[in-house]
Amino acid sequence: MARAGLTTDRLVAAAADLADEVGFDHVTLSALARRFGVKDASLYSHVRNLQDLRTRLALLAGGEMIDRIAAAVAGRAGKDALVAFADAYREYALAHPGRYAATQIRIDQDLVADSPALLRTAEITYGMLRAYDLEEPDLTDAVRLLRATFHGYCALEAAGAFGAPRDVQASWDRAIDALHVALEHWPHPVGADRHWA
Amino acid sequence: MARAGLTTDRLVAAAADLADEVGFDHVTLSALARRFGVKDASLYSHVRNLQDLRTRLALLAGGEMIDRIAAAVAGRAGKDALVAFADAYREYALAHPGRYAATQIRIDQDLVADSPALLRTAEITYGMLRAYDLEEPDLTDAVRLLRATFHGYCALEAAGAFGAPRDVQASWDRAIDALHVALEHWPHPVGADRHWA
DNA sequence: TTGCGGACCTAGGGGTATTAGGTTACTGCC
DNA sequence: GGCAGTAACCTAATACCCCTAGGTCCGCAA
Repeated sequence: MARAGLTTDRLVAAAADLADEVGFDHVTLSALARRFGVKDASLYSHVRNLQDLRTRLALLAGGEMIDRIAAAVAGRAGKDALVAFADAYREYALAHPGRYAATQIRIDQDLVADSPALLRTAEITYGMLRAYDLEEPDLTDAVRLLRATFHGYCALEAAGAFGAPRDVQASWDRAIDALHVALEHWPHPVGADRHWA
Repeated sequence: MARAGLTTDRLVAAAADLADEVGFDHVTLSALARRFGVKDASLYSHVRNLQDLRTRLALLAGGEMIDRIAAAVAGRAGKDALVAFADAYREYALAHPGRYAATQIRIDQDLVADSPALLRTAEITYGMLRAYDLEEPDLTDAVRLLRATFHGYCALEAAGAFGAPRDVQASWDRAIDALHVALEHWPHPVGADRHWA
């Protein structure tokens, strides 16, 4: 009987494609097995269980995404870098909705520590902000704001939540402009121990 | 045999509680039936199917949420209103994670049109922005930015994505400050037909 | 050539969604 | 108070899905 030639990597890659086609939470071991012409139970030799598959898919997608972002940001600084980062982020999220959804799942902290992708993401994000000359904790606050906005925007757009006729790409460009403004005029906390001459 | 006294409303309310307890996508007809001491099939007299239940839950949660936000924003304007809106939004999302998740599902457009909650949300959101003196399409762009940031922030926070030791509440306050700044210095599109003296 | 690891299978148990077709409790009307 | 109709709830059955236990047999290496 001809073997399907399953490996963990092929399984995860196929799961990623499946996710983009039918949505992350319709990625099922049965569907994956069907795709390989194999019984469900056969997958358990290569993947511990469904959660394991999802975790691997998340790590794959996270790595792919940060690679694209890194390439886009390379050699840029300031607003250029911000725009490149944001556009690469959104492009990936829209082109690969299933993979992108995978990156949003909660992952076991032990596995996260092993993954270099997360570290790279932090590096690149903080690097992109260097030009704005922020210091901690403002830096962390700014990173959180950017992550939240990027993610929220892509999630809402992918969910079809932007119904108004206004072009979404144009809105997005303006949102990034606005974030750039916010970063340049980063507010000082009210009641902070800053004294003006 | 004593009847459980099911109604659509009681079912949806119980589903909402269940969602907050176990997460929106663990809300199952079986679990709901168990909670009422009833067989799964019995629920189909009150709810068309799982999707119908989810949709009703989403509309319930959306209504609850905008009520809280409206109460918080009432009588405020400018930055005060922005902060009240944002805080009420986040408070609801964190206090009712399952209900909040329900508000993010894609809903049949026909049902959306029937729901007054969505209309009210738009009203209140645009009202809150009145003080910033924006005109279309800037207004729509600003609304999208705010929605995206609020949602992204709450989604990431609820998912435990903010690992840094920095206090999340403080970060949130600064993010709202930053959005206020962005709204006050709303950027004009590059290459726009504005001429400076 | 033979032995062994691993790729894949059969069988089966448990959970969930959904439909079809009962039965029985309640409600209103005479 | 009896009765009919409505609707609340049930049993039974199908179809997926996740996962475990325990084979079988292919292909590579000694």
